[in-house]
Amino acid sequence: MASNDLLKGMLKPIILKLLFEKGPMYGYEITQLVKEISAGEIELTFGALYPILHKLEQEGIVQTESEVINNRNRIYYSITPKGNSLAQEKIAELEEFVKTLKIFFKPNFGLKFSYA
Amino acid sequence: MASNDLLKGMLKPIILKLLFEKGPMYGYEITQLVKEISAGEIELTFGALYPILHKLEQEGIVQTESEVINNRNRIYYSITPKGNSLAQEKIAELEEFVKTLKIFFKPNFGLKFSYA
DNA sequence: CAAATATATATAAGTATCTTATATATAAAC
DNA sequence: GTTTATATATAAGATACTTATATATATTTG
Repeated sequence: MASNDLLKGMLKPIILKLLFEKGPMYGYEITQLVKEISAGEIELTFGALYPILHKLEQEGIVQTESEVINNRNRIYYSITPKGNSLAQEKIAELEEFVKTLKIFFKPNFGLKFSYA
Repeated sequence: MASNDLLKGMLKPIILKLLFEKGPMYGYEITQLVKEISAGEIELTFGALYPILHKLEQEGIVQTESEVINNRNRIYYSITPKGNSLAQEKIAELEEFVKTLKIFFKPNFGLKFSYA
């Protein structure tokens, strides 16, 4: 599994990306999908997930809709119209950042001249 | 510039990667090279850099060699034989993590079936 | 049928990492 | 002569996670 430290700051944009692409999801579903997509590399714990979702809701970036399924409560989260542009921004930032990280693994760091 | 939150946990493996590829470097040099490689996207501040270097030294992963150049002190850091395998491990972890992150930007998250 | 596992949300205490601010000092550029 | 670049250092503060704990139902396994 990925070193936990590497996850810091990634979880929020990852969650926003999932909600953005797939529409309404509930918390447990999000953890499972992250695990599946990352082939077990990323484990999104509940202790991390719910505080993030609650904060996003407080900020008006996501909204909730409760539903009782099989006697269990589910809380679906979806991106609000207001939160849409901010979500896209965060997602773009993450994508850009991943591109930047990749440069560090290119020969000579993608630089034209050697500084060795 | 990249959102600061995204950097958390990345700085240590990035520093190790630079030392591993380029050999001995001094702190200021590291900050400049990170800025150049990332085209200004990643700014490694001194407040982050030096505590990381000092901790790596304490752990025996890097070693130092002082040199006075132009009346200014330079402290060169390099990976110790003992720290070599651990450095490679951390670097491989980061590279693997970047690959995992990329999956989140593939169509349907690289999954064969749609769960929408 | 009992126990374990899966489903589902929630919060609080603790850790670690980084940001920001501050300090010191020399050299070069304008 | 003032600003910018070079060079290292540390302390206070913010924050994002991890770990632990709590609650409750449904399903599977033995």
